[in-house]
Amino acid sequence: MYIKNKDEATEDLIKKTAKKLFFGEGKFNATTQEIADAAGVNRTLINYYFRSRDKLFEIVFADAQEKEQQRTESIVFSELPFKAKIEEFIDDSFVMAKEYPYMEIYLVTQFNQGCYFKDEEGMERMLKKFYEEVLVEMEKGTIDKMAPIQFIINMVSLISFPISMRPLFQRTMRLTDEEYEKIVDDRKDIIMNTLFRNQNKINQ
Amino acid sequence: MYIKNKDEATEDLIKKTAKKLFFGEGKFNATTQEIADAAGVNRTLINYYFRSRDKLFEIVFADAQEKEQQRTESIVFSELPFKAKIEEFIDDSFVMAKEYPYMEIYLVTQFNQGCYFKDEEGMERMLKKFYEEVLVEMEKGTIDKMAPIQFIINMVSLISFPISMRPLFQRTMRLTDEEYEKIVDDRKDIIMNTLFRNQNKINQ
DNA sequence: ATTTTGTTTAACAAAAATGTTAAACACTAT
DNA sequence: ATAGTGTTTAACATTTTTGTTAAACAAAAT
Repeated sequence: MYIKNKDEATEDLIKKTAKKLFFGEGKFNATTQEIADAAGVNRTLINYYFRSRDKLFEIVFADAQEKEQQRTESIVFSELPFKAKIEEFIDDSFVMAKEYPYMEIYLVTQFNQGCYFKDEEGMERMLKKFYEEVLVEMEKGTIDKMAPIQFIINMVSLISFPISMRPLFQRTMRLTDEEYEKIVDDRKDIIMNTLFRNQNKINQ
Repeated sequence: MYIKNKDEATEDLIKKTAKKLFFGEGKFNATTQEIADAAGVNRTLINYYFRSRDKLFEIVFADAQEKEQQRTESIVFSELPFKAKIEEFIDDSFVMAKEYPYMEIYLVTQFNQGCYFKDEEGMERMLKKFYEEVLVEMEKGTIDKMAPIQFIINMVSLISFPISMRPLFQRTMRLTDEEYEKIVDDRKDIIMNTLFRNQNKINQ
Protein backbone atom coordinates (compact mmCIF):
# COMPACT_ATOMS: atom_id res chain seq x y z
CA MET A 1 0.00 0.00 0.00
CA TYR A 2 1.03 3.56 -0.61
CA ILE A 3 2.60 5.61 2.14
CA LYS A 4 -0.23 7.39 3.89
CA ASN A 5 1.99 10.31 4.81
CA LYS A 6 2.30 11.80 1.41
CA ASP A 7 -1.32 12.16 0.45
CA GLU A 8 -2.35 13.36 3.85
CA ALA A 9 0.50 15.80 3.67
CA THR A 10 -0.79 17.56 0.55
CA GLU A 11 -4.40 17.31 1.56
CA ASP A 12 -3.53 18.83 4.88
CA LEU A 13 -1.26 21.41 3.32
CA ILE A 14 -4.11 22.63 1.17
CA LYS A 15 -6.46 22.84 4.12
CA LYS A 16 -3.87 24.62 6.24
CA THR A 17 -3.13 27.08 3.47
CA ALA A 18 -6.79 27.82 2.90
CA LYS A 19 -7.18 28.47 6.61
CA LYS A 20 -4.18 30.74 6.59
CA LEU A 21 -5.60 32.76 3.71
CA PHE A 22 -9.13 32.95 5.09
CA PHE A 23 -8.62 33.29 8.81
CA GLY A 24 -5.10 34.62 8.88
CA GLU A 25 -5.16 37.14 6.07
CA GLY A 26 -8.84 37.79 5.60
CA LYS A 27 -8.81 36.84 1.93
CA PHE A 28 -12.27 35.39 1.93
CA ASN A 29 -12.56 35.35 -1.83
CA ALA A 30 -9.36 33.53 -2.61
CA THR A 31 -9.59 31.57 -5.84
CA THR A 32 -8.47 27.98 -6.13
CA GLN A 33 -5.47 29.24 -8.05
CA GLU A 34 -4.48 31.59 -5.26
CA ILE A 35 -4.82 28.86 -2.67
CA ALA A 36 -2.81 26.45 -4.78
CA ASP A 37 -0.09 29.04 -5.37
CA ALA A 38 0.12 29.86 -1.69
CA ALA A 39 0.43 26.17 -0.94
CA GLY A 40 2.89 25.61 -3.76
CA VAL A 41 0.86 22.83 -5.35
CA ASN A 42 -0.94 22.28 -8.61
CA ARG A 43 -4.37 23.81 -8.69
CA THR A 44 -6.17 20.68 -9.79
CA LEU A 45 -5.05 18.90 -6.66
CA ILE A 46 -7.77 20.84 -4.93
CA ASN A 47 -10.26 19.07 -7.12
CA TYR A 48 -8.50 15.77 -6.61
CA TYR A 49 -8.68 15.97 -2.84
CA PHE A 50 -11.78 18.01 -2.27
CA ARG A 51 -13.77 17.49 -5.45
CA SER A 52 -14.73 21.14 -5.72
CA ARG A 53 -13.93 24.54 -4.35
CA ASP A 54 -17.20 24.53 -2.43
CA LYS A 55 -16.37 21.27 -0.68
CA LEU A 56 -13.04 22.67 0.47
CA PHE A 57 -14.78 25.73 1.83
CA GLU A 58 -17.34 23.63 3.60
CA ILE A 59 -14.68 21.53 5.26
CA VAL A 60 -12.64 24.51 6.38
CA PHE A 61 -15.75 26.19 7.70
CA ALA A 62 -16.85 23.10 9.61
CA ASP A 63 -13.37 22.72 11.06
CA ALA A 64 -13.35 26.29 12.25
CA GLN A 65 -16.72 25.98 13.88
CA GLU A 66 -15.79 22.78 15.62
CA LYS A 67 -12.52 24.17 16.90
CA GLU A 68 -14.19 27.29 18.27
CA GLN A 69 -16.79 25.24 20.03
CA GLN A 70 -14.38 22.75 21.54
CA ARG A 71 -12.19 25.54 22.74
CA THR A 72 -15.10 27.20 24.48
CA GLU A 73 -16.51 23.95 25.81
CA SER A 74 -13.31 22.88 27.45
CA ILE A 75 -13.26 26.11 29.40
CA VAL A 76 -16.93 26.21 30.33
CA PHE A 77 -16.93 22.64 31.59
CA SER A 78 -13.64 22.96 33.42
CA GLU A 79 -13.41 22.99 37.20
CA LEU A 80 -12.17 26.57 37.36
CA PRO A 81 -14.04 29.18 39.36
CA PHE A 82 -16.15 31.59 37.31
CA LYS A 83 -13.76 34.49 37.20
CA ALA A 84 -10.86 32.25 36.25
CA LYS A 85 -12.89 30.83 33.41
CA ILE A 86 -13.34 34.27 31.97
CA GLU A 87 -9.66 34.99 32.28
CA GLU A 88 -8.88 31.72 30.60
CA PHE A 89 -11.31 32.58 27.85
CA ILE A 90 -9.70 35.94 27.27
CA ASP A 91 -6.19 34.50 27.15
CA ASP A 92 -7.32 31.76 24.85
CA SER A 93 -9.11 34.14 22.52
CA PHE A 94 -6.08 36.34 22.21
CA VAL A 95 -3.83 33.40 21.42
CA MET A 96 -6.23 32.23 18.75
CA ALA A 97 -6.51 35.76 17.42
CA LYS A 98 -2.78 35.97 16.89
CA GLU A 99 -2.92 33.15 14.36
CA TYR A 100 -6.41 33.65 12.98
CA PRO A 101 -7.59 37.22 13.49
CA TYR A 102 -10.29 36.99 10.85
CA MET A 103 -11.82 33.75 11.97
CA GLU A 104 -14.93 35.11 13.59
CA ILE A 105 -15.62 37.61 10.90
CA TYR A 106 -15.32 34.79 8.40
CA LEU A 107 -17.81 32.69 10.29
CA VAL A 108 -20.20 35.61 10.23
CA THR A 109 -19.89 36.20 6.51
CA GLN A 110 -20.50 32.50 5.95
CA PHE A 111 -23.59 32.58 8.12
CA ASN A 112 -24.76 35.56 6.12
CA GLN A 113 -24.60 33.50 3.01
CA GLY A 114 -26.92 30.99 4.56
CA CYS A 115 -24.76 28.42 6.27
CA TYR A 116 -26.08 25.83 8.62
CA PHE A 117 -24.79 25.23 12.11
CA LYS A 118 -22.93 22.19 13.27
CA ASP A 119 -23.20 20.81 16.77
CA GLU A 120 -26.33 22.53 17.99
CA GLU A 121 -26.86 20.15 20.91
CA GLY A 122 -23.43 20.75 22.34
CA MET A 123 -23.81 24.48 22.00
CA GLU A 124 -27.08 24.41 23.86
CA ARG A 125 -25.71 22.35 26.74
CA MET A 126 -22.77 24.68 27.07
CA LEU A 127 -24.85 27.82 27.02
CA LYS A 128 -27.19 26.47 29.67
CA LYS A 129 -24.31 25.65 31.96
CA PHE A 130 -22.75 29.07 31.51
CA TYR A 131 -26.07 30.84 31.99
CA GLU A 132 -26.45 29.18 35.34
CA GLU A 133 -23.02 30.23 36.47
CA VAL A 134 -23.68 33.78 35.40
CA LEU A 135 -26.87 33.83 37.44
CA VAL A 136 -25.05 32.55 40.50
CA GLU A 137 -22.48 35.33 40.18
CA MET A 138 -25.21 37.91 39.90
CA GLU A 139 -26.74 36.61 43.11
CA LYS A 140 -23.34 36.85 44.77
CA GLY A 141 -23.09 40.42 43.48
CA THR A 142 -19.85 39.81 41.62
CA ILE A 143 -21.45 41.09 38.46
CA ASP A 144 -24.34 43.44 37.81
CA LYS A 145 -27.79 42.00 37.50
CA MET A 146 -28.99 41.82 33.93
CA ALA A 147 -30.25 39.22 31.52
CA PRO A 148 -27.45 36.63 31.39
CA ILE A 149 -27.37 36.90 27.62
CA GLN A 150 -26.41 40.54 27.99
CA PHE A 151 -23.46 39.65 30.16
CA ILE A 152 -22.33 37.15 27.57
CA ILE A 153 -22.73 39.68 24.79
CA ASN A 154 -20.72 42.20 26.78
CA MET A 155 -17.98 39.71 27.38
CA VAL A 156 -17.69 38.45 23.82
CA SER A 157 -17.95 41.96 22.42
CA LEU A 158 -15.16 43.31 24.58
CA ILE A 159 -12.93 40.41 23.64
CA SER A 160 -13.68 39.80 20.00
CA PHE A 161 -14.46 43.15 18.51
CA PRO A 162 -11.00 44.67 18.76
CA ILE A 163 -9.63 41.54 17.17
CA SER A 164 -12.09 41.31 14.32
CA MET A 165 -11.99 44.98 13.60
CA ARG A 166 -8.28 45.35 13.90
CA PRO A 167 -7.65 46.55 10.33
CA LEU A 168 -10.41 49.14 10.59
CA PHE A 169 -9.40 50.25 14.05
CA GLN A 170 -5.73 50.39 13.46
CA ARG A 171 -6.16 52.40 10.30
CA THR A 172 -8.76 54.70 11.77
CA MET A 173 -6.73 55.38 14.86
CA ARG A 174 -3.48 55.46 12.93
CA LEU A 175 -1.66 52.98 15.09
CA THR A 176 1.48 50.99 14.38
CA ASP A 177 1.52 47.22 14.80
CA GLU A 178 3.46 47.58 18.01
CA GLU A 179 1.03 50.09 19.44
CA TYR A 180 -1.90 47.88 18.62
CA GLU A 181 -0.31 44.82 20.16
CA LYS A 182 0.34 46.79 23.31
CA ILE A 183 -3.31 47.76 23.41
CA VAL A 184 -4.44 44.17 23.04
CA ASP A 185 -2.03 43.12 25.78
CA ASP A 186 -3.49 45.70 28.12
CA ARG A 187 -7.01 44.70 27.38
CA LYS A 188 -7.23 41.66 29.60
CA ASP A 189 -7.25 43.68 32.81
CA ILE A 190 -9.50 46.30 31.31
CA ILE A 191 -12.05 43.72 30.26
CA MET A 192 -11.98 42.05 33.66
CA ASN A 193 -12.46 45.38 35.39
CA THR A 194 -15.27 46.32 33.06
CA LEU A 195 -17.11 43.05 33.49
CA PHE A 196 -16.65 42.79 37.24
CA ARG A 197 -17.66 46.28 38.38
CA ASN A 198 -14.08 47.05 39.31
CA GLN A 199 -14.16 45.39 42.69
CA ASN A 200 -10.68 44.14 43.56
CA LYS A 201 -9.40 46.16 40.70
CA ILE A 202 -6.56 44.22 39.21
CA ASN A 203 -4.41 46.99 37.99
CA GLN A 204 -4.14 49.64 40.62
CA MET B 1 -31.77 68.97 -22.59
CA TYR B 2 -32.85 65.62 -21.22
CA ILE B 3 -34.70 65.39 -17.96
CA LYS B 4 -32.06 65.02 -15.32
CA ASN B 5 -34.41 63.05 -13.11
CA LYS B 6 -34.44 59.90 -15.11
CA ASP B 7 -30.77 59.18 -15.35
CA GLU B 8 -30.06 60.12 -11.80
CA ALA B 9 -32.94 57.91 -10.85
CA THR B 10 -31.41 54.76 -12.32
CA GLU B 11 -27.92 55.64 -11.29
CA ASP B 12 -29.13 56.18 -7.79
CA LEU B 13 -31.31 53.12 -7.87
CA ILE B 14 -28.31 50.98 -8.70
CA LYS B 15 -26.26 52.51 -5.92
CA LYS B 16 -29.10 52.12 -3.44
CA THR B 17 -29.64 48.52 -4.43
CA ALA B 18 -25.97 47.71 -4.14
CA LYS B 19 -25.96 49.22 -0.68
CA LYS B 20 -29.01 47.25 0.28
CA LEU B 21 -27.40 44.02 -0.85
CA PHE B 22 -24.02 44.71 0.74
CA PHE B 23 -24.91 46.47 3.95
CA GLY B 24 -28.47 45.32 4.40
CA GLU B 25 -28.21 41.67 3.49
CA GLY B 26 -24.53 40.98 3.81
CA LYS B 27 -24.16 39.71 0.26
CA PHE B 28 -20.67 41.03 -0.21
CA ASN B 29 -20.02 38.98 -3.32
CA ALA B 30 -23.07 39.99 -5.28
CA THR B 31 -22.46 39.82 -9.02
CA THR B 32 -23.43 42.62 -11.36
CA GLN B 33 -26.29 40.42 -12.55
CA GLU B 34 -27.60 39.99 -9.02
CA ILE B 35 -27.41 43.69 -8.36
CA ALA B 36 -29.14 44.47 -11.64
CA ASP B 37 -31.87 41.92 -10.95
CA ALA B 38 -32.46 43.26 -7.46
CA ALA B 39 -32.73 46.75 -8.92
CA GLY B 40 -34.89 45.56 -11.80
CA VAL B 41 -32.64 47.06 -14.46
CA ASN B 42 -30.50 45.77 -17.28
CA ARG B 43 -27.12 44.56 -16.16
CA THR B 44 -25.15 46.61 -18.65
CA LEU B 45 -26.52 49.78 -17.13
CA ILE B 46 -24.05 49.20 -14.37
CA ASN B 47 -21.30 49.56 -16.93
CA TYR B 48 -23.01 52.53 -18.50
CA TYR B 49 -23.20 54.46 -15.26
CA PHE B 50 -20.21 53.16 -13.36
CA ARG B 51 -17.92 51.91 -16.08
CA SER B 52 -17.05 48.74 -14.19
CA ARG B 53 -18.07 46.64 -11.27
CA ASP B 54 -15.01 47.78 -9.35
CA LYS B 55 -15.89 51.44 -9.77
CA LEU B 56 -19.36 50.82 -8.39
CA PHE B 57 -17.86 49.06 -5.42
CA GLU B 58 -15.41 51.87 -4.84
CA ILE B 59 -18.16 54.46 -4.88
CA VAL B 60 -20.39 52.54 -2.52
CA PHE B 61 -17.48 51.97 -0.19
CA ALA B 62 -16.47 55.62 -0.21
CA ASP B 63 -20.07 56.65 0.44
CA ALA B 64 -20.32 54.32 3.39
CA GLN B 65 -17.11 55.59 4.90
CA GLU B 66 -18.11 59.19 4.48
CA LYS B 67 -21.54 58.65 5.98
CA GLU B 68 -20.11 56.87 9.01
CA GLN B 69 -17.64 59.63 9.59
CA GLN B 70 -20.11 62.47 9.21
CA ARG B 71 -22.50 60.72 11.52
CA THR B 72 -19.83 60.40 14.17
CA GLU B 73 -18.45 63.89 13.61
CA SER B 74 -21.79 65.60 14.05
CA ILE B 75 -22.11 63.97 17.45
CA VAL B 76 -18.57 64.51 18.64
CA PHE B 77 -18.59 68.19 17.71
CA SER B 78 -22.06 68.83 19.06
CA GLU B 79 -22.65 70.89 22.19
CA LEU B 80 -24.02 67.96 24.18
CA PRO B 81 -22.45 66.94 27.47
CA PHE B 82 -20.22 63.90 27.32
CA LYS B 83 -22.66 61.35 28.59
CA ALA B 84 -25.40 62.60 26.27
CA LYS B 85 -23.04 62.27 23.34
CA ILE B 86 -22.55 58.64 24.11
CA GLU B 87 -26.26 58.08 24.40
CA GLU B 88 -26.76 59.84 21.11
CA PHE B 89 -24.10 57.69 19.55
CA ILE B 90 -25.74 54.51 20.79
CA ASP B 91 -29.17 55.54 19.52
CA ASP B 92 -27.72 56.58 16.22
CA SER B 93 -25.79 53.36 15.80
CA PHE B 94 -28.86 51.27 16.46
CA VAL B 95 -30.92 53.21 13.94
CA MET B 96 -28.23 52.79 11.32
CA ALA B 97 -27.91 49.12 12.21
CA LYS B 98 -31.58 48.53 11.52
CA GLU B 99 -31.11 49.48 7.89
CA TYR B 100 -27.51 48.41 7.36
CA PRO B 101 -26.52 45.76 9.89
CA TYR B 102 -23.56 44.56 7.85
CA MET B 103 -22.03 47.93 7.12
CA GLU B 104 -19.14 47.80 9.55
CA ILE B 105 -18.27 44.25 8.76
CA TYR B 106 -18.24 45.20 5.09
CA LEU B 107 -15.89 48.06 5.75
CA VAL B 108 -13.58 45.67 7.54
CA THR B 109 -13.55 43.10 4.77
CA GLN B 110 -12.76 45.90 2.32
CA PHE B 111 -9.92 47.12 4.46
CA ASN B 112 -8.62 43.58 4.58
CA GLN B 113 -8.43 43.56 0.85
CA GLY B 114 -6.20 46.56 0.95
CA CYS B 115 -8.44 49.60 0.72
CA TYR B 116 -7.29 53.10 1.35
CA PHE B 117 -8.89 55.52 3.78
CA LYS B 118 -10.77 58.63 2.90
CA ASP B 119 -10.80 61.73 5.07
CA GLU B 120 -7.87 61.03 7.35
CA GLU B 121 -7.54 64.64 8.50
CA GLY B 122 -11.13 64.85 9.69
CA MET B 123 -10.84 61.57 11.50
CA GLU B 124 -7.76 62.75 13.33
CA ARG B 125 -9.34 66.02 14.44
CA MET B 126 -12.37 64.17 15.69
CA LEU B 127 -10.39 61.60 17.60
CA LYS B 128 -8.30 64.24 19.27
CA LYS B 129 -11.37 66.12 20.43
CA PHE B 130 -12.98 62.97 21.81
CA TYR B 131 -9.77 61.86 23.51
CA GLU B 132 -9.68 65.11 25.41
CA GLU B 133 -13.25 64.77 26.57
CA VAL B 134 -12.60 61.24 27.71
CA LEU B 135 -9.63 62.41 29.75
CA VAL B 136 -11.71 65.11 31.40
CA GLU B 137 -14.31 62.55 32.40
CA MET B 138 -11.64 60.33 33.87
CA GLU B 139 -10.41 63.24 35.97
CA LYS B 140 -13.95 63.84 37.15
CA GLY B 141 -14.21 60.17 38.03
CA THR B 142 -17.20 59.53 35.80
CA ILE B 143 -15.35 56.76 34.07
CA ASP B 144 -12.47 54.55 35.11
CA LYS B 145 -8.98 55.68 34.40
CA MET B 146 -7.42 53.89 31.47
CA ALA B 147 -5.83 54.77 28.16
CA PRO B 148 -8.52 56.78 26.36
CA ILE B 149 -8.24 54.47 23.38
CA GLN B 150 -9.32 51.61 25.60
CA PHE B 151 -12.46 53.44 26.59
CA ILE B 152 -13.26 54.05 22.95
CA ILE B 153 -12.65 50.42 22.09
CA ASN B 154 -14.93 49.36 24.94
CA MET B 155 -17.63 51.69 23.77
CA VAL B 156 -17.53 50.76 20.11
CA SER B 157 -17.23 47.07 20.92
CA LEU B 158 -20.26 47.05 23.16
CA ILE B 159 -22.30 48.87 20.56
CA SER B 160 -21.17 47.39 17.27
CA PHE B 161 -20.34 43.80 17.97
CA PRO B 162 -23.85 42.58 18.68
CA ILE B 163 -24.96 44.26 15.48
CA SER B 164 -22.22 42.93 13.24
CA MET B 165 -22.35 39.49 14.69
CA ARG B 166 -26.09 39.21 14.76
CA PRO B 167 -26.40 36.23 12.42
CA LEU B 168 -23.76 34.31 14.34
CA PHE B 169 -25.14 35.26 17.71
CA GLN B 170 -28.75 34.72 16.91
CA ARG B 171 -28.05 31.31 15.47
CA THR B 172 -25.69 30.29 18.22
CA MET B 173 -28.03 31.38 20.97
CA ARG B 174 -31.09 30.12 19.07
CA LEU B 175 -33.03 33.34 19.30
CA THR B 176 -36.01 34.51 17.29
CA ASP B 177 -35.98 37.88 15.54
CA GLU B 178 -38.26 39.31 18.21
CA GLU B 179 -36.06 38.07 21.01
CA TYR B 180 -32.98 39.54 19.42
CA GLU B 181 -34.61 42.90 18.84
CA LYS B 182 -35.66 42.96 22.46
CA ILE B 183 -32.06 42.33 23.46
CA VAL B 184 -30.80 45.15 21.28
CA ASP B 185 -33.43 47.48 22.72
CA ASP B 186 -32.31 46.65 26.24
CA ARG B 187 -28.69 47.20 25.42
CA LYS B 188 -28.60 50.96 25.61
CA ASP B 189 -28.97 51.04 29.38
CA ILE B 190 -26.66 48.11 29.80
CA ILE B 191 -23.95 49.75 27.78
CA MET B 192 -24.30 53.03 29.67
CA ASN B 193 -24.10 51.23 32.98
CA THR B 194 -21.12 49.24 31.86
CA LEU B 195 -19.22 52.26 30.60
CA PHE B 196 -20.06 54.55 33.52
CA ARG B 197 -19.30 52.31 36.48
CA ASN B 198 -22.99 52.07 37.28
CA GLN B 199 -23.22 55.30 39.17
CA ASN B 200 -26.74 56.68 38.84
CA LYS B 201 -27.77 53.36 37.47
CA ILE B 202 -30.40 54.07 34.88
CA ASN B 203 -32.43 50.96 35.11
CA GLN B 204 -33.11 50.15 38.75
C1' DA C 1 10.83 -6.49 -13.99
C1' DT C 2 6.21 -5.31 -14.22
C1' DT C 3 1.87 -4.72 -12.23
C1' DT C 4 -0.73 -2.15 -9.10
C1' DT C 5 -2.07 1.82 -6.69
C1' DG C 6 -2.30 6.28 -5.71
C1' DT C 7 -0.49 11.05 -6.88
C1' DT C 8 0.68 14.83 -9.82
C1' DT C 9 0.60 17.30 -14.02
C1' DA C 10 -0.81 19.61 -18.30
C1' DA C 11 -4.10 20.14 -21.79
C1' DC C 12 -8.59 20.76 -22.51
C1' DA C 13 -13.61 21.88 -21.70
C1' DA C 14 -17.17 24.31 -19.50
C1' DA C 15 -19.13 27.67 -16.84
C1' DA C 16 -19.62 32.08 -14.80
C1' DA C 17 -18.90 36.85 -14.77
C1' DT C 18 -17.57 41.04 -16.83
C1' DG C 19 -17.14 44.37 -20.51
C1' DT C 20 -18.17 46.39 -25.37
C1' DT C 21 -20.74 47.67 -29.22
C1' DA C 22 -24.29 49.10 -32.10
C1' DA C 23 -28.93 49.47 -32.65
C1' DA C 24 -33.49 50.57 -30.58
C1' DC C 25 -35.81 53.62 -27.77
C1' DA C 26 -37.81 57.81 -25.47
C1' DC C 27 -38.03 62.30 -24.76
C1' DT C 28 -37.54 67.35 -25.96
C1' DA C 29 -36.32 71.27 -28.40
C1' DT C 30 -36.24 73.20 -32.71
C1' DA D 1 -42.12 66.01 -37.98
C1' DT D 2 -37.47 65.42 -37.05
C1' DA D 3 -32.95 66.19 -35.34
C1' DG D 4 -30.59 65.75 -31.24
C1' DT D 5 -29.58 63.88 -26.83
C1' DG D 6 -29.14 60.79 -23.47
C1' DT D 7 -30.90 56.03 -22.01
C1' DT D 8 -31.82 51.21 -22.48
C1' DT D 9 -31.39 46.84 -24.59
C1' DA D 10 -29.63 42.62 -26.79
C1' DA D 11 -25.98 40.35 -29.06
C1' DC D 12 -21.46 39.57 -28.91
C1' DA D 13 -16.55 39.20 -27.15
C1' DT D 14 -13.41 38.66 -23.46
C1' DT D 15 -11.75 37.34 -19.25
C1' DT D 16 -11.68 34.76 -15.13
C1' DT D 17 -12.51 30.83 -12.65
C1' DT D 18 -13.68 26.22 -12.13
C1' DG D 19 -13.92 21.34 -13.35
C1' DT D 20 -12.48 17.03 -16.19
C1' DT D 21 -9.65 13.83 -18.40
C1' DA D 22 -5.94 11.23 -19.74
C1' DA D 23 -1.28 10.67 -19.54
C1' DA D 24 3.08 10.90 -16.77
C1' DC D 25 5.00 9.77 -12.59
C1' DA D 26 6.52 7.56 -8.13
C1' DA D 27 6.52 4.03 -4.77
C1' DA D 28 5.51 -0.70 -3.27
C1' DA D 29 3.95 -5.36 -3.93
C1' DT D 30 3.93 -9.27 -6.60
